[in-house]
Amino acid sequence: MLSNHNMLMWVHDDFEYLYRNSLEYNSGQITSLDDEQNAPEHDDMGEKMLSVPRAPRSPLSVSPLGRAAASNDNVVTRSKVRETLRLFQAMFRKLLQEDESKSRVPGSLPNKRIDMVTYSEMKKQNKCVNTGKKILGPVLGVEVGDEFHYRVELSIIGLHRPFQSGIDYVKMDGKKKKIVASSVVSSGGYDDVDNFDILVYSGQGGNPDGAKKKAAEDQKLERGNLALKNSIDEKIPVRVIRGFKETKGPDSLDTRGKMGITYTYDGLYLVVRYWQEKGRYGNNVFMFEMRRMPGQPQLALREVQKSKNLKVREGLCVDDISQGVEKMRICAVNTLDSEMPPQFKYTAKMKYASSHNLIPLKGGCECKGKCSDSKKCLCAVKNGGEIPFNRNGDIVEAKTLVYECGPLCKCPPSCYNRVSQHGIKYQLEIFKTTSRGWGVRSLNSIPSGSFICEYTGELLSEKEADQRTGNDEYLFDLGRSKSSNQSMGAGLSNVISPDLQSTDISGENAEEEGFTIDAFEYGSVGRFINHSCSPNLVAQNVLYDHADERMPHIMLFAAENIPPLQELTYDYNYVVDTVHDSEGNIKIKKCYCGSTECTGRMY
DNA sequence: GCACGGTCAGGTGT
DNA sequence: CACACCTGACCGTG
Repeated sequence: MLSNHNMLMWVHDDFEYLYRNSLEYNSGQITSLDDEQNAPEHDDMGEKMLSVPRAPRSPLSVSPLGRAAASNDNVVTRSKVRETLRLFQAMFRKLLQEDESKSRVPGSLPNKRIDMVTYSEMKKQNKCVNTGKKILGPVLGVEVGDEFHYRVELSIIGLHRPFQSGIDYVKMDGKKKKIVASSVVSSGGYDDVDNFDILVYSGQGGNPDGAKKKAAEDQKLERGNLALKNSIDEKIPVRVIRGFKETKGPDSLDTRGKMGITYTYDGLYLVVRYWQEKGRYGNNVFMFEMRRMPGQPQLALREVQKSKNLKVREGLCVDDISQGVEKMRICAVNTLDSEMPPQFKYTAKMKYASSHNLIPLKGGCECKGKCSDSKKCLCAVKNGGEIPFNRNGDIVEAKTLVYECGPLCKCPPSCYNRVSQHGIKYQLEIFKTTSRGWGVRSLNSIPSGSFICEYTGELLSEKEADQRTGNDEYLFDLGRSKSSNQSMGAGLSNVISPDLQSTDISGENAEEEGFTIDAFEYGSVGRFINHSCSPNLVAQNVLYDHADERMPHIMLFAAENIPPLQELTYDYNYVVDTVHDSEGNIKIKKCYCGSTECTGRMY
C-alpha cells in the first residue's frame, strides 16, 4: 500500500505541483489511495501507479462547504454515483418503453429525446450529484474507465455539465475574470489525432451551420478556447471524456440494438500547447494538444485494442470453452499461473428430467408482427400489459418473472419479446482472478439492461440437490433469485408515476417444492460468474419454452454500463446462516468480492 | 442493406 | 434576448 508521501515520490516535481493544485481546486482531501472500488477489473492489468489526483473518498472527505440539505451533494460516494447512473438508465428505459408503446397517432409527436425527458425529471427531483460549484480535477465517485451512452449522463454526475458543448470551463477562484477548462468531450467529430495519451482537440466556434445558413468563420480566442489556453499557463488538469463509435465486431450477430456511441471517462490531461491552423472549411481554428497525465489506469478499451493486434492472446488457454455450442466463441485466459479451467460439459440449454413433470405451454400470442402492440399481444398481457424489453433488446426493469414469447407464438424470432432465448451477444471470456478462481468478463462495452447469458445446468429438486454434496459452488437455488428492483435502479418506483409501474405477477404459492440448477457437470459461461456484494448484473426469472413457474430460466442482465474487461458479477443472494452441510451444521463461506459494500460473508 | 450526410428540434448557459 | 453548442433521431442518398 502506498502512503500519500510515497506516492508523490513517484512523480516529478512539476507533477507534484499539479497534484496539489488540483486537490486545492477540488476542495477536498485524499483519504485513501490504496483501495479500488472496482478492484476486479484491474486485478490482472499490470502494476498500478496511483500517482494521479483521485477523487477524495467520502464520507471522510465531505466538502468543507457542507452543502445545504436540499442538495444531493452532501456525501458523494462511488456507490452514490453508480446509483444515480442506474436510476437514469432505469428511468430512461421505462420512459422509452412508455414512448414506444404509444400508438403513433398522426399529429401527436412522439418524444424523440427520452434522454432529455429523463434528465429534466431527475433534475426536478434533485437526483443529480456533484451539482454544486463546478469541479476542477477528479470528480467525487467517478472513476477512470466509467462508461456512458448519453451526454446527459455526464451532466447528472457533474463530470461534464453542458449537453452539447464540448468544452466546460470554470471561473478561477480569486481571479474573477479568468476562466480555465474543467473538462472536454472528444467525440471524434473533429479531426483529432489519436495517439492514446495525446489528444489534439479542436477549438469551438466558427463552423458553418447549413441549417441556419451560417458560413464558416475564424474561431475566436474566447469561451472554451480561451479557457483551454488559460489551462496551459495555469497547469490545471482537464478531465477528458472520449466518445468511441461502436465498432460492431465482425462476429456480432446482433442486428437489433444500434446504440451509437460509448463515452468513456479517460482521466486527467494537461493542455501543453495550442496553435491555429486552417480547418476543414478553410477557416482558422484553434488546436490544443493535450497529454494524459501519467499513472492513471489504462483504459480497458485500449487493452482490448492492443490484445487484438497480437496474433495470440496473452494467457490464452482455451480457444472456445463452449466448443461451438454458443454462437460466439468464449475463450479462457489465465495470465497468473498454469491452471486450466475445470472440465464440464457445455450446454446452452437447461437440462430437465422427465421426473419433474414440467408444465408445458398451452398456447402463445397471435401477433403477426413483432408484438409491438402491447394491448393485443397476449404475452404482453401476461407481463402486466407491457413488453418487458425495449426495441433494442434491453430489459426495462427486473421483475419477479418475465414471459418471453415462445414456440407456440405466431410472432417471428425477431419479435421484441424474445431477448434472452437468442443466447449471448457479447464477446465473453473466462479468466483466472487473483482471489476468486475463475471469473467472467466481456471484451465489449455492455450497456445497462443488456442480456448477458443464461445460467444453465441440470434442473434438480431440492432433495436431489441435497444428495449431490460437495459442489455447492455450482448450484443456483431458484427460490433465491427474487429479482428485485433494487439492483436495476433503486428508487425507480418513487420517481415514476404509479400508473406506469409494473404490476407484480408473482405466483404467491412460494412454499412449494424448491428447485436448483446444478451446473457442476453441465453448464454454460454462467457457472463461472462470481458473486459480488455490489454486483453489475442482475438475475432475472424468465419463462418462454414451458409454463412451469417453479423452474424458470435464470437470465443474467447488465444492471449498469459495464466497461470491457470489468468482471461480471451478480448477487448470489444467500441469507447467512441458512446454508447447512449434510449433517445440518451451518456452513460459512467468506466473500472476497472486494467491494466497499462487502458484508464479508457469502453465506 | 448500410453507411453517411443533411436536417431538425431541443435544453442550458452565456 | 438571441445564439451557439463535438446531441441524437430521422430521413434521404449513394
